[in-house]
Amino acid sequence: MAIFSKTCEYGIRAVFFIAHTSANGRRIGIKEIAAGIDSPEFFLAKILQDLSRKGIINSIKGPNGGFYISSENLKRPISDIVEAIDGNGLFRGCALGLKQCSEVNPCPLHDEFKAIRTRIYDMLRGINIDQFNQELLSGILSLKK
Amino acid sequence: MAIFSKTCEYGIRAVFFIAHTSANGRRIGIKEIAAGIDSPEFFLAKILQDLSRKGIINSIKGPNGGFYISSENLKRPISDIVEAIDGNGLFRGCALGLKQCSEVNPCPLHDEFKAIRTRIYDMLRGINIDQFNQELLSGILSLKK
DNA sequence: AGAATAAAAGACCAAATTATCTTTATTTAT
DNA sequence: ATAAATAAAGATAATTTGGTCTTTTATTCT
Ligand code: FES
Ligand code: FES
Repeated sequence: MAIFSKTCEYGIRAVFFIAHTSANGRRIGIKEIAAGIDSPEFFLAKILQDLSRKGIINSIKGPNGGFYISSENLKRPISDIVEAIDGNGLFRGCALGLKQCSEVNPCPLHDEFKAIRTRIYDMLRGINIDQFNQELLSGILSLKK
Repeated sequence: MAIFSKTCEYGIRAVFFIAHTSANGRRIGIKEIAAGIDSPEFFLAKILQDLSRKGIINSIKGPNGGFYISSENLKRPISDIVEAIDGNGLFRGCALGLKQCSEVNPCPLHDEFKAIRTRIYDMLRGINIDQFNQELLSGILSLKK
């Protein structure tokens, strides 16, 4: 098992991709994005529609339309994407699937997992969407293969 | 998304349960285990069959049969259970689903995720199956609800 | 106004995961 | 030997996730 769902993986990659290609106010179409992150085009379309509906990314239809990310949205942490897609199970849920993670009725992994969970959340909360534009443009970081 | 699959959640809980109930060499049947960890009986049966085939737990058929865990197996870390069920994706895979996590072609989350991944692995490697028998017996820790 | 462009929405389809039930094989006790 | 107990194995079903294709709506350009 991976830590994120496929949907979330594609979503985050696409958002990074849109951010770094649209840094100058440009918009980018679904085909280019899908090619740029090596994901199935129609599936990604669904994901971006959802993120768009939820206000995490922006889009306009028609010629010269496409996806982009507003300057306010560029400052959002990627935890917002994860929460929008995978929910908060990773941040709040019990590692062993108990209905409710709590100090009152903790599972054996509770103490240790709680610390890790917090660390994951802090990481995602501390990274924002346009933070890697430079490295992505220069090719130091990758979103495909 | 949770960090482990349902199969793995049930599997770990069952293994803890078998460990703490069979500390004195006793065996325990699938019905009792399923009730004890609040899981679907037939589904759990499949999971335990698999863990048994893989040598992580032990079982014998017939009257007074049931599942148990050998003293060598009791010392195994729960990372063994996770690897047997969910594979090593969580320990080795890329957070963003790149085919290969590597320093050569890292995704934007690589550095931070790598540290977290290692921490998860260390946690699972550092906890062994019979480590919580006392707390489970005394009710400080829970495997259900 | 009409054609072209691009995302949104909707209808499917496929595969994997989760779950249930039935039958078989093995062991024990009588 | 037979019956009872118990896990193993097999078959099937439901749900969720992942993926594809078609139609509709909004926008722009001519
Ligand atoms: S109760 Fe399991 S992680 Fe908190
Ligand atoms: S390349 Fe993505 S985590 Fe290593």
